[in-house]
Amino acid sequence: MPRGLSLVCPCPPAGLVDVVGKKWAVCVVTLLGHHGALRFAPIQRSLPAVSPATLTSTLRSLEREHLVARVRISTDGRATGAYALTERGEALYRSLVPFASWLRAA
Amino acid sequence: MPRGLSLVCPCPPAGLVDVVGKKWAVCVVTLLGHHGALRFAPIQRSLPAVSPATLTSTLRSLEREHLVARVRISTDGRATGAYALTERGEALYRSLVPFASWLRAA
DNA sequence: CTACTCACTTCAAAGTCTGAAGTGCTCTTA
DNA sequence: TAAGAGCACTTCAGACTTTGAAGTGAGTAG
Repeated sequence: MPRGLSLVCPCPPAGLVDVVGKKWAVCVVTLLGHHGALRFAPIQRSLPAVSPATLTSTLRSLEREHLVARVRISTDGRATGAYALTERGEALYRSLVPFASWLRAA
Repeated sequence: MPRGLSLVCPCPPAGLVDVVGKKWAVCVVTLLGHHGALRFAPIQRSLPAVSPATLTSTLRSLEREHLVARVRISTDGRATGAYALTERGEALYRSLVPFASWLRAA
């Protein structure tokens, strides 16, 4: 390779590195992709090593990037809704499926 | 959904969360997958936002998990080698290809 | 010889994550 | 209807990670 030359950066745009770079973001998207809309508590139970503070912050980042949105679950009269993937989030989830299988298999 | 029940955890085993959870690990693996073996400096130039300290720490984690290894480049008599994906690292890279395209397209 | 690149290391400051605790609210069950 | 459980967080201190700038010693090109 010629010296001093820079390669193409394979990194996502600034806004996304900070979301996808979050330790649990990929897990949350995978979880919602598998199970559909979920409330806070079930997400928390499925990711035993995440603290509620971190989970809140992860969910807010994902909302800011329009990857997840809050939805109301019809079978439930609660004030706050559940979290579901948006269209954009679904696309991300589909791209993550092979990665998620590798992780589980590894 | 029944209350109080926990879902399957979609998370990788403990050792891997801490590697893949590193902010730049996925970028480094993608970069090495695209370009083959690379030295420290070109990797650093391709990931402009990473500091050398963080890059060193990321590479060490990836080595510890046997995802990258140091190799000697024949065209170069330097003491330290370049970094290349292992077999395991290649498998990870293949699983990351759709994710990487989504990130670039997003 | 001199200047440059390489592959790091060091340091302080900023940011992120953990783990435990606590808050106010909404259900369910007796 | 009152007690208790679960929900969706928030707060806090301490630990860990990343940044950004600077510096180091060894190798290489002119």
